Amino acid sequence: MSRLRKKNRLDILNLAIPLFARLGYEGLSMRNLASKVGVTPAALYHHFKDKDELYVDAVSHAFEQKTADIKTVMAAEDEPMKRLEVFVGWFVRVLNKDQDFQKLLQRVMLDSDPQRMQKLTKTTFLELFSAIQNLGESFKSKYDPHLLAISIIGLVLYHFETSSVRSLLPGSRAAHDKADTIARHVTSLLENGLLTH
Amino acid sequence: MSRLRKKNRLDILNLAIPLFARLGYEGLSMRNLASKVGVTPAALYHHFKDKDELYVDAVSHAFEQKTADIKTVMAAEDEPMKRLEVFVGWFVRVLNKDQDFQKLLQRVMLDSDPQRMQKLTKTTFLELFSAIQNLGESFKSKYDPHLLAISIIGLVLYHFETSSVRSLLPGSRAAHDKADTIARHVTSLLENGLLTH
DNA sequence: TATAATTAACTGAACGTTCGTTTAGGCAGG
DNA sequence: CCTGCCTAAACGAACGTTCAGTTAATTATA
Repeated sequence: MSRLRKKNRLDILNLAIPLFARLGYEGLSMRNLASKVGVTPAALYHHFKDKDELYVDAVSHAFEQKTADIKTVMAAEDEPMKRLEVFVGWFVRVLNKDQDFQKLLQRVMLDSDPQRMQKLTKTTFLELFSAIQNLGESFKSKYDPHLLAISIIGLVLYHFETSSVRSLLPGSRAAHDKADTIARHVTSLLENGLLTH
Repeated sequence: MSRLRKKNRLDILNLAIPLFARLGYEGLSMRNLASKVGVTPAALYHHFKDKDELYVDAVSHAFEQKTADIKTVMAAEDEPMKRLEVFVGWFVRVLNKDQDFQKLLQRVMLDSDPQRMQKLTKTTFLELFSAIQNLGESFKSKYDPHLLAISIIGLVLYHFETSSVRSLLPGSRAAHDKADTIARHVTSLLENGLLTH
């Protein structure tokens, strides 16, 4: 962050996102963030009411940034399996490129404040989830659409949530961190299941 | 916690587990824990070197407590699909009964300290993971054993990781929180996939 | 066009509180 | 009398936040 230019809300948020992701809400202090931005702690309170507002805005901004394009891309395709491949491919690529975003998502799910959670769910998560649920329904399968949507998301996300532990477990190989490998595995497993006839 | 009996390590750990799960490492202070135990903060330092040791011991103890029986149960069955059903059923039931345990697992994955992570992985996670990986291999499918193990675990776990958000999303029903519903959904999806022939 | 008024962005210092941890000493049971 | 378990009190550091005042840029006025 340049010491010359004045900082605005967005500059602060873009610096706060990876820090909140790595350290968590309690783990990132206003002093630490301020020093990274290059200002005094008091300056943060000129842009945000309090730490809570800064956190919610950071998560919202990160999510909107990442999911801006996928919704229109998914709407374009109409063949169910093709749409699934497009979504899984996009999701895997996003998580693979930006580990901080994945960690932020994981932290939000652990948030102990129900009000914060409700706010973030309604304003930022709902739209994308509905699109995935709609994708699940298009398969006209026997599965409950809600549970199927969660399964699809979890199946992709969990490979990244465990990335730091996985490398210490048996059977781990370098290829498992590649986006293509994970995408192909997830797509194939979702498509065919374990009993490939 | 009785005020009469003397407290030992295990009493403290069993009180610390749900608190660490709900509040996180930074979120739970030694003073808060001490007051719940019914002792002075200094008393905790009689049983544990520092907060870090207390946390690691709490996670280890929680994990060993929960996974004590499943390993032998799984080894008894030999038909792959039956073993999968046994594992999924057990895992779903454990997570459903004890939400704190699930949250603790999730927090461990977010731990920013690599040394803590490594210690916990080798001493507590490795054995159960190997058993699941072995289960995946028994299907003699085309899938990579390591990736398949992660997929199976994630597919179950994610339904619980999202439980507090899920209820705010469309398509949510009360049945989705029942252990049987989730177990049946996951087993069936793993078995057959989306394209049920 | 020069100058005054207004505003946004920020600093330096401090507030009360809570944090992890240490130290010295007390007290009961073997 | 010793050892295990504990208390009371305090340490310095870090926490979120506030407040009075300063600087720099923008806008309005003459």
